[in-house]
Amino acid sequence: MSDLLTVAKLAGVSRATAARAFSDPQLLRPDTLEKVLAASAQLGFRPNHIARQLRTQHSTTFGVLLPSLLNPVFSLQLQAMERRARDAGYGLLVATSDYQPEREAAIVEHMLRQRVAGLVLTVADADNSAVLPTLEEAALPFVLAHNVPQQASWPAVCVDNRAAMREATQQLLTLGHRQIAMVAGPMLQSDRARLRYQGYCDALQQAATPPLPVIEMASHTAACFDRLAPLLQGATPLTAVICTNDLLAISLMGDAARAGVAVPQQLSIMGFDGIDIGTRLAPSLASVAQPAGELGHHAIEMLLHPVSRGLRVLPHQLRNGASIAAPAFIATPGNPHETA
Amino acid sequence: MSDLLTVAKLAGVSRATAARAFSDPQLLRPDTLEKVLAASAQLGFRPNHIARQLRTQHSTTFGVLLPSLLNPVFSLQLQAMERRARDAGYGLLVATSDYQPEREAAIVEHMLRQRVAGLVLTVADADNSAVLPTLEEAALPFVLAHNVPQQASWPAVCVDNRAAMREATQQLLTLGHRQIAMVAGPMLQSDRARLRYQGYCDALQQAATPPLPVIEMASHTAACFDRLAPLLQGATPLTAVICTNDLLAISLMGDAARAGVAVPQQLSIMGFDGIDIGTRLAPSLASVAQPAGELGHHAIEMLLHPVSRGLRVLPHQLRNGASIAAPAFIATPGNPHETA
DNA sequence: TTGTACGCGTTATCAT
DNA sequence: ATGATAACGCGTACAA
Repeated sequence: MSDLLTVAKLAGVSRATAARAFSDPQLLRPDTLEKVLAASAQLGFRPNHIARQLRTQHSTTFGVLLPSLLNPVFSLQLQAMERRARDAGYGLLVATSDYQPEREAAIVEHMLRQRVAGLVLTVADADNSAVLPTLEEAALPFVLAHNVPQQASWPAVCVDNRAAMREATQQLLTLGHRQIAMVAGPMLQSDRARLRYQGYCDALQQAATPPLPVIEMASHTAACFDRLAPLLQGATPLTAVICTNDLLAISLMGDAARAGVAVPQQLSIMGFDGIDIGTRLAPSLASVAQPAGELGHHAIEMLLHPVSRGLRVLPHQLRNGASIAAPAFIATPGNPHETA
Repeated sequence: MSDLLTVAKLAGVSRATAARAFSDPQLLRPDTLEKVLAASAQLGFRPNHIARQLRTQHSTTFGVLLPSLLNPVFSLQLQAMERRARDAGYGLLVATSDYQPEREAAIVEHMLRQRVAGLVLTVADADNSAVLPTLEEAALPFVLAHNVPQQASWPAVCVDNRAAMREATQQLLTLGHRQIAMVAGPMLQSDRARLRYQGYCDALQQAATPPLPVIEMASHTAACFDRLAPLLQGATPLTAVICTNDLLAISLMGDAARAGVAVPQQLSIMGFDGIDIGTRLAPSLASVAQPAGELGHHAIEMLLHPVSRGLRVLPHQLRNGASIAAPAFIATPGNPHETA
């Protein structure tokens, strides 16, 4: 690919003049500008952003480190980030870590060597992550997404996971449920998982109901109903579960139907994230909606405007759905919802 | 951030030696290598990939241009591409076009200026795309994903959309359906939409059944049941629909249930893509599964190994599901599947 | 094995 | 308004 010097020669000007045609066109006389543009068009010249970045010491690429793209929450967020970044003239270098710290470290190292202008990242555990101090040492501007740093005060954009899960659990309690379990994917050591379980416990303790241990699934994207089935039997059967993401909840709804367990009559199922598809199902999925697009938008915004960095907590929203109802077989005074 | 010269000084070697410690370590004596590494660690030095790229004229970043990330087919493909690329030491610059040619052009221009080493892209219509000749002129290696160029012979990896849709339609015909409609998102002018409709027509004509016009929805991610409801009435009601992607199908399943239309008894619904979540639903979604991960893997592979470029057609797979069954109210000789 | 010196394509400074 | 030139950080022929 041709360079500025070649363009300059063809246009009969100096390289500096040719350069100005792209970096500061209004500095040139209209006719010389046109000469340069004609020459560059003829040669198929395109400014080399790599050379520009080396010279100006300023990149127009942001890095993005996400755990996965299989959860629509992340892909929606990514799409929003890409739009916002592109509108500001930035591109996005994207990588996924699958929550593995080694991968997180390798990716961050790659981003640093690429000299990205900033990094939006979601790590397993913000308070025990090796990469955040690394980023700070390297003076690379970054914004945590979803993570909620408790100890350190890293810039972050998130929802109040604890309150969100508390409210969701309260909603189930209000419906009359007392045997409510929380279903989670792997990575219980993640900061969000901890906060959500705390929120779950908050609500139950407030209702003087003992919390149950987390039911941990092997996958983030699909639950295993066999883990749940035994708990639906016995003297105190589970009447409601709340999942830490919607994919788990949706797969449970399907499995329950296949197992002959009626949702919501026999088992109420609630999700977390509020992905779009949940609203399309029958029964529709009750969930805690996170503003994933907004979250992405804000993350990029915080990189673009350094002054705006800090902790930004976005509002979540309880989304009702037909996947939850009052428990059957249990007469709630004034609310007789028994089905059998 | 410090540079090689600083490292060299601290290590007591020349800048070239320091450089070799990173570009070609085995050229150095073990003790000098160690000296350099110690110095660079002390300074927090990281090789500048931008400078390296300018010098070597070789990038380790691939560009990726996708229509959207809201369809799991694309996000799964992207995740697979990222893994494969990273294993080879490459990063991914990701952008989405929403099928808009202007956005496609702007993104390609951006990628060219960034001097990416190659580009994986999905365009609206490969045979009428302005960007592909641009890429060829610029001599940027690229691979089309999903697109099926008919006229030109661009490198591409895809499934046989026409055959896939023909087989899916045939399956519905075999079940006894005669009133089968195809439901599509916007962008009917896309190459894949055309091919899939052709496949649909192929199957119907082979069965001496007149094809119906495409039912076009306003969104790629959710169908509008109101467009369908009228066609379920009358003398020749629709008994089956096949959607051009699973999200449309899933939303139709939910809407049908809410409208009191039994799936599959009154209406069989089939999808296309084979996204994972379809298998979790009740009823499970019958679909034509595309190997999205494999497709992404191959696309990167084709960029990494120029000799392997060309047209690569991946196998699709008919996935059965509980969302389709023999039509009710219609006696198929030897197959009396009536429910009423 | 290590050092010297040039150039990758651009922008910024200074001069004209 | 335009031109000459240095510098961004690095890889690599070539020399030692």
